[in-house]
Amino acid sequence: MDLTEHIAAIPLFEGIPNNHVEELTDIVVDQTFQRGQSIFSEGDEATGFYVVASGKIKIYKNSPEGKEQILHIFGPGEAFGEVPMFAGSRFPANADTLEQTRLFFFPRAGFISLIQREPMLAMNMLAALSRRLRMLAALVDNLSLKEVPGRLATYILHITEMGKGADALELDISKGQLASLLGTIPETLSRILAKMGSQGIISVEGKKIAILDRRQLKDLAESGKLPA
Amino acid sequence: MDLTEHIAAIPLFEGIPNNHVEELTDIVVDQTFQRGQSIFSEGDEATGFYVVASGKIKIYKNSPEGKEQILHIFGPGEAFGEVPMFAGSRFPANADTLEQTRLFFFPRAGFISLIQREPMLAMNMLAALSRRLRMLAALVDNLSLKEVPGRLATYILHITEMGKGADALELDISKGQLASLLGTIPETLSRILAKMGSQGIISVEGKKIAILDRRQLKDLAESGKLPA
DNA sequence: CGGCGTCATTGACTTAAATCAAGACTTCTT
DNA sequence: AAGAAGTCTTGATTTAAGTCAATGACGCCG
Repeated sequence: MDLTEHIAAIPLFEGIPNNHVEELTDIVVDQTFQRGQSIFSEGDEATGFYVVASGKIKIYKNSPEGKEQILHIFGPGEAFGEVPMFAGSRFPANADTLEQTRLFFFPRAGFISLIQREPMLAMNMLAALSRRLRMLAALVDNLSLKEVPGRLATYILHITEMGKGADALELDISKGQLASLLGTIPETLSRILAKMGSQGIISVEGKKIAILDRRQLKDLAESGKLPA
Repeated sequence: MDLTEHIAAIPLFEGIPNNHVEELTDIVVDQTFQRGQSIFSEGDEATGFYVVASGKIKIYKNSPEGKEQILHIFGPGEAFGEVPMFAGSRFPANADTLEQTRLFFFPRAGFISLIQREPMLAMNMLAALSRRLRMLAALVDNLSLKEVPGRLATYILHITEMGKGADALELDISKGQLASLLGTIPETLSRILAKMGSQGIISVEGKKIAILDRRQLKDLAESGKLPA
């Protein structure tokens, strides 16, 4: 696939006329990163934003003591780092690759100029930011109002509901990263996976999780509590 | 002040030419609510979005057990409820008034039509959503990576830094609401205010809080921990 | 194929904060 | 001004989850 095609296929640019897609192609910078590299850090001055071409990146915050909270994990076709294009000028969080990752970088000036001439692009960007707000609101809800078992149940249901309601899933991130996404630590996650296993709600084998009792899982996700 | 003037003065509509402001005036619905009323609930179908003309509203989530987490409090000039205009169609959280409140409601169709013809409006909306994302990211950071004293310190500093670095502030919400904003409960907040008082960091008298030791407060906000 | 490094699990312990319960203080209302 | 309703504080107790520490499993590279 050539570059223009690849860019035209990005959801954020859906419905954009060809001449404008070509403008994007003219300004894009194509970059590849190894696993575990930093793309940007909280507080860095932003000069543009990114779209994942392939691979996976995490957006996260760190506490001084070293605990990490992942805000979001982005995969192919998803944009990140747009916030400082529209408000403030610095990134509000860190971004690291989780595996070898190819990124499209769009410099600010060219992009802002285009978004003002192309209403469809503005609408797509508004939709993207709105979805992001929904996700963050859900994360706050999980962190503040649910206990870890409830967060895990919510996560499992969310993943499997995307995948056509299947009863099995394979984690595409490490359990340590999952812990960080759920706002906890690996030890706690490990214990809870074990407990939910012994209660017959799920079965866990390495990165494979199978749902044995969807009803209980739903109860957990809603109530936020693991019954004794 | 007449309605058109009032609407033209809303930050979201800054820089919009007069004829377009008049379009907004034509579609706006002016509503007044008593204290404690619900504006919308999570899951409701959205038919438009709101701007606070006067008063104050809270956006919040509820757990089944009745605990509440406030995501945001909006005052005069601020917009809310825009997310379902651009992604999904239902509100992701609840909105209630905190006092008698006058709202401008903008129906979806008319607004979407205008935003596509007025790039300045699109840019302003992108900026508003981006700021919102920043706030929510900060909230996640607080909830997940800081203990309650650290969140409180962050809040106090944030409030006073807006107000020209003054060393005293008067809470404009109840302590119960503040607890909900900080992701805790009134009992815990009360204890922590008392402790910070006895440690000489702040002094508390009803709704008035004075900062006695800004350095310690900053340490707390950064470390997230209250030293024994 | 054997050893090294990352990642995951399990156990004993500590701790921040929630819960339950009672009382005190404010503030509106009539 | 008295009463009622809502709000705040304080105390005793419980609990979820974090910390510290050690061991176990796995995948990778030479």
